[in-house]
Amino acid sequence: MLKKERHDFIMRQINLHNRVLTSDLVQLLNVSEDTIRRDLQELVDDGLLFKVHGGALSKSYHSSFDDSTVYARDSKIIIAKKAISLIKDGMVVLIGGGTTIIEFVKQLPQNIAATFFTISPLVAVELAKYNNVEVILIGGLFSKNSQITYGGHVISQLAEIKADLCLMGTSAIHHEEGLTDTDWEINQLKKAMIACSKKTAVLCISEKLDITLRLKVCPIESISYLVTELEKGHGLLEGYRQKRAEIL
Amino acid sequence: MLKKERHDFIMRQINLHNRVLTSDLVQLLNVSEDTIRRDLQELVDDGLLFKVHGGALSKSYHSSFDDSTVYARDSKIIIAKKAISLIKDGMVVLIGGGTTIIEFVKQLPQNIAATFFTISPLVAVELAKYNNVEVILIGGLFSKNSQITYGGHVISQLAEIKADLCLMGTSAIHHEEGLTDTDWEINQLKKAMIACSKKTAVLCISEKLDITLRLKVCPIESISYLVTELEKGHGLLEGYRQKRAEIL
DNA sequence: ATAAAACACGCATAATCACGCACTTTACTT
DNA sequence: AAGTAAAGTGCGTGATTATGCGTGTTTTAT
Repeated sequence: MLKKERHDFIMRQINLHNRVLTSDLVQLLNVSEDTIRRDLQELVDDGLLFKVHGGALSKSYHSSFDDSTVYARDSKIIIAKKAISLIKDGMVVLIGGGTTIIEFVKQLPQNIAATFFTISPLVAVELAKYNNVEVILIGGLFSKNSQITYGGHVISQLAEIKADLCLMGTSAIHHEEGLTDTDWEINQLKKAMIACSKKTAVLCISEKLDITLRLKVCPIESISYLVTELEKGHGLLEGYRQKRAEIL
Repeated sequence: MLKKERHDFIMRQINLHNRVLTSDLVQLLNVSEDTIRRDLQELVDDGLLFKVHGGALSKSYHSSFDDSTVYARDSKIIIAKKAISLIKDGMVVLIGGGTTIIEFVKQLPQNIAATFFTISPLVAVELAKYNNVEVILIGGLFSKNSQITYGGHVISQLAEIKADLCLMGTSAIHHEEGLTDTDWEINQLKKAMIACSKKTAVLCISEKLDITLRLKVCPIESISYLVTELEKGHGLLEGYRQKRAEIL
């Protein structure tokens, strides 16, 4: 069989099943592994597919998300790195949505081993890239604005969960008023999330500190960890340092 | 034998088999390799075929190969446009995952008004862009491979739904064997999806026609609509036309 | 931590190719 | 009819390409 014919065959398989295994191709085409690897490499060079350990994936299936346009991305990465230390192997983690959280998920070490419950499809997709992670997506009505599931169905499912840790972003946090928000549904949701977790960590960039919005989610005492991009001793954190929450 | 005769012979072989090997032609025509190479080169110069190491391929074969990703996308867009007619305002639609389905969702008219249940986070995110659409994401274990939710929890939730229409892609469809798949969980899932919908539409590119995989999802009789990029009267659809399914 | 699988790299080999040259055939001129 | 230019063909030689194997490394799974 000619090389081009093999390439064609491989691309057909890719378009059909979105992925191919090197070992399968070796059998189907009756050539050595090296030849298949070389074929795959050439197709990669032509930009026709995406190579991974064990085979190759369709290009269209895996090129969907844009990294660059996230606001205050650097700060969020700093926050993410700090927050990683909160996750221990085997933990059951309940995790929210929002850009800060997504950045956190992207920064997780590749070998992380834990169970994640999430209400955010985007977080679920990111988490799925980790082999030792089990992802449970909590279903329900899907919010167009915040890209998370919400509503009674979500809350009743949350009630059945007992998580070791809850990670969430926030619109506002204040050292006296605690966590607040503007949206009634999200408010309810966050309450439920906090209620079903032993500990709660809030990840937020410093510009959301000392802001109060209309609806109260919980007092500052309900928060176990506060993670910002600031140094532990930064002045802005003074008011929070006196509370129970640990500051990272 | 004259040069012209050899050229004709070569072109006949090309049209017959889509390919020729230099070595075969040497034997068949009883001339030296050089002569064959020169012949092939002249045919290439005339734009009649495409030369590769070891022989030559038909021009059409090559063109259907090099832009295969674009080709597949075009097909999927054609499929999407056809399938849109199945959605009526106010319908409750159950929709699966996969690239064909995602392309379908992207093609929906902006003013579409319906309720969508889905097991695919990516589909949910796309659907959320339509103002008059209500999206319910069915939660459960999240599959790393297929980027959909699956497992018992999903299936039990599906059992509570009664949808007007179910839209799904497929890995394989055969006019005798019906819908088949390779993955046990996805198999179960699809069965459940079909069971809870009044009608089922299968969206698939023609390359997936007449393929049978290991696990049976349902007989062809369970499918209400078959949507491919082919014309209604295309020969490949003959076997399906005799079944109950309506072909779009 | 460990073993198995998948991988990358260099090398050897065989097939395929390109090019120059010589020889033959063809076709055209005188 | 003979001469001649042009085209066609085959062969030798060295270059290029394709492939498989061995070895050691990386990745993955347990």
